[in-house]
This record gives sequence, structure tokens and C-alpha cells, in this order.
Amino acid sequence: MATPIISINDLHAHVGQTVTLQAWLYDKTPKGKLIFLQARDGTGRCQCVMFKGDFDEATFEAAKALPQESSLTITGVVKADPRAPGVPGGFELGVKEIAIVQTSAEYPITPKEHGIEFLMDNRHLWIRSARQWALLRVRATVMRAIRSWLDGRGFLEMSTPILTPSAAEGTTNLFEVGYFDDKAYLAQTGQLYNEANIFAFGRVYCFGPTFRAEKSKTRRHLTEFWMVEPEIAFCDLDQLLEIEEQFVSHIVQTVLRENANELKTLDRDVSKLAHIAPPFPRITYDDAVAKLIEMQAGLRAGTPVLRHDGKPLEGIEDPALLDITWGMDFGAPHETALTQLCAKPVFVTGFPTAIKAFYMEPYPGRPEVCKSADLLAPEGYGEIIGGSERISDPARLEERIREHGLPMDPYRWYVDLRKYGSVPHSGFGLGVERTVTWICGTEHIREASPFPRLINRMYP
RNA sequence: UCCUCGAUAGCUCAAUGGUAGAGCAACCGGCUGUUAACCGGUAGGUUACAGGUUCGAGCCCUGUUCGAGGAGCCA
Repeated sequence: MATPIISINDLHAHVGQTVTLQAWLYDKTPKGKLIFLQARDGTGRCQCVMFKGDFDEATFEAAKALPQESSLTITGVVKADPRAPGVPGGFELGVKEIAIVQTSAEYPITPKEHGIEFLMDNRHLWIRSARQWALLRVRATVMRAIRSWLDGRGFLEMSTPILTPSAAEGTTNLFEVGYFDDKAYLAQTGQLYNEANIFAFGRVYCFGPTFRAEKSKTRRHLTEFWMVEPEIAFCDLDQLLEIEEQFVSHIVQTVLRENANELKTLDRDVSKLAHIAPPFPRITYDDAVAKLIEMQAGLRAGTPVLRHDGKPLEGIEDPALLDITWGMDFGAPHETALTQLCAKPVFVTGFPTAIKAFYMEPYPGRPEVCKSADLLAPEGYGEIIGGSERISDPARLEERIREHGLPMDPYRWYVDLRKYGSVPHSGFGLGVERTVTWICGTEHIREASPFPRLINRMYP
């Protein structure tokens, strides 16, 4: 009689029943007349137990010799047993039949420790490992939460081009590709096109891969990453920040609700995420610079400014890393220091106009700062959102394009948008992998992408 | 582009300038509750590459390649 084929994450609903799993062997522990097989099927992992007396000699010996990652169908009775390891765990299969689909070749990734180069060379296999599996499941939840939140609030998903004729903010960081007899560049943002889209649809977002040819070699950078960019008509910077904090909170809370097992696998301290809810604190660039100067002085004087939880700052080995004067952009150490002052993500608003993109609206009466806001994730994870209110006046926009030394022709259509019913409008871009890295509490962004592209890595 | 560190068995790592070693994986044997099981045994090496110093180099020197971490820039 055929038994039902079920997923490991559905085991709890089949206690006492005979079911079939289609799975791979994650690990095994043979113990003489008893074998523990740990099976994974993409939805979870569970222990399957074989007793020698239940099988003929050949079947039992074959099972005992199975290499890691062999593919199997296993039929048995589901039992609740608190001793059973796995994800979600607590259930095991008392094996009645086992069929080997393929006996795996010797599998390179053992349950022991490995170096990062080896693991990256074997990324196509590494994604099967518990930690990577959990991370990428969280990533999928993050992407789903992004879409469902925006779709539920009147945002229309609009695809923006990946092949673009020129840069929004200079071409040095762009990948150049041949385009018949011409050149094209891989998009580093869909924002400008989204600004056209809002005049047709009101609120839109684009969601796709983004490319940066930066020669960055840090734990925060990929050359190809996914970014969601909402853009909203009739929206100023203050309204934008409210949207951002609700959006980010929704993403975090969705992962907490749906990926508890994954976060446990990752050993993530969820108490650092549970309280993520609006409102997020706001600090102006002016105040942030003053705070950084104070923090640097504190470190040097031996009377350091403490973190939000009362502990000393971490990750600032040398106070000189906090060097800053008004007008400078923040580096990673500045972000690391600032984010430790707060348990929630923090908005830094009003950056100097000179260090930001040409399209950002200056503050009335104070044109040296603009209506921009970065959102910095806690625990030193850094910038996950960059956003701003865009210039709505055509003359001012043209002026800013000239000041940046950009050619006017490619931006003709962009200026055009301000001539036909211009309105205050704002938008932001959220980096998916950085968000996943923060939520998962992971060291390096490369683990937040299934097949990360890094400055020195395109294989596999 | 710059700074720092690294490269030894399939993997993770040891080895005062003096015979190249362990754990895991593989292979053989044992074990009915393991959680990276454990116990016994077998096999496994062009010490990244090129040159130099030395009686003798995995180790010291020079260069190259590759990798890791960080800076700048950014999400």
C-alpha cells in the first residue's frame, strides 16, 4: 500500500502514521545493531532510526555504509521523541523501508570545520549545510515580507531596466557591457525610472539585482546584490521615514514569526530583534558628528561613552578611526559607533548636500544640508537603507545637475518629470543581503546570497 | 588602489634551521539511543610557485600567484 509522501516540517501532523520522506542523508551515526540517519528534505531535518532486526543483512549493511548526501526515500512510523535532533526536531522516523536513489560520491563538506575559501569554492554544496540553509530561508522570508507589505499598501511593482545608458551618479562604479555597437551599464539603481513611474501609478517599487563595480573588499559588500526601491508621490522626508520604520519592522517581525527554527539554527539572540517596532530614533547629521567627536574624546580620555545597554563600545580599536569634521561622509567605524548607542535601527538625517546625490532636496533656508536619511542597523551592521526627498522644482534640478558636472542630455527626461504636475516625492532603497545579515546576526554578507558575487569571486 | 595577515595530507591545523605529525573524512573491524558519537587498525605529502642563503630550508631572504581581514566608496 502506498504511504503518503510528506515534508519533514509536517512530521508533527503525522505522529503514529506510516509516511514516506524523500530526502538526502545529512549525517549518520551507526552504532552496531542500530543506525541513526539524519535526513534533510529542504524543509527541515529529522532523525531516522534503523534497527538491525527489522532489515535483511544487505539492506542494513548498505544503510550503515551510506555516504553523506546520498539521496533516499525512507518509509517509517513517525514518533514524537524529545531526544530526536533536527529542525524543527522532536520527531523521528522508525524506519521500515529504505530505498537508495543514489549512493553519493565522497562528500567534501564534513560536519567538521572548514575554511572560508574551501566553502566558497563549494558554495553549490555549502548551501545544503544547516547554517546556510537557515540563512537562505530567512532571505526568502525577507523577500516575501518586502513584497507582501508593499503590495498590501497600494504599491505597484514596476520593473526598471537593468541595462541603462548612463549613470545616475557617475560611471566609475558601474559595470560596462557591450550593447551592439554601443556601451551600456548594469543598473545600480532603478530610482530615476521609478520617479517617472510614480507620476503614472502613485506609489511604486522596483525589486531586483543591482550592480556595483566598487573594488570593495569588506564583509558588507557584494558586487551584485538585491535592492528594493519604493518611491512615493506626495510624500516628504518625514512621511518617508514613517513608511521606512513600519516597513523594516514588518520584515523583522515576519522573520521572527515564520523562521524561529532558522534563527535558532543560526544561534541568533532574538531578544535583540523582538523589540524592533516604530518609532525608530532620528538623529541629524549635525548631532551625529557632535556625538562622534564626543565618543572619540571619551575613548581617548578613558571615560568612554557607553552603549545603549551600558556596556563599553565594541569594534573601535583605534579612536583615530572616529576622526571626523563636519562635511565628511561617515565611514564604517562611524556607523559602528553610532549604532551602538541605540537598540533599534537609527535614522541619520540631513547629510551635507555636497556628499549626497544631485537629486536630493536641500532644506529651505539651509541649502548646505539635504532631505536625506540613512537607516543604520543596530549591533554595528551599518547602513541598510538610503533614502531622500527628491528635488521637485525643474530649475533647481537643472542647477544641481550642472553643479555636479553631469551632462544635461541624458537627464532631459528626468527633468521633464518636474514640468508636468511636479509634486513633493520621496523614496528609498533597502539592501536585501545587508538586512538578512543583520537579522541573522551573521559575520559576513556573502552568506546572505545563494551565489554571492565578490570582487575576487565569480565561481561557482 | 592602500595597509595587515596567511598558504603543510581531501578538510582543519601542528612541526627551536636537523627523520613531515595529529584530529576529521576515506578504507577494515567493534558497539541498541547517538547528537561534530566513541574504541582499535590501514592508507594518505612536489610543505602554493620561482629563485637565493646554508653542510642541511616547511621554517631565513627576494620575487610571483592566490586567499583572508580592514580602509576608501556604498545598500
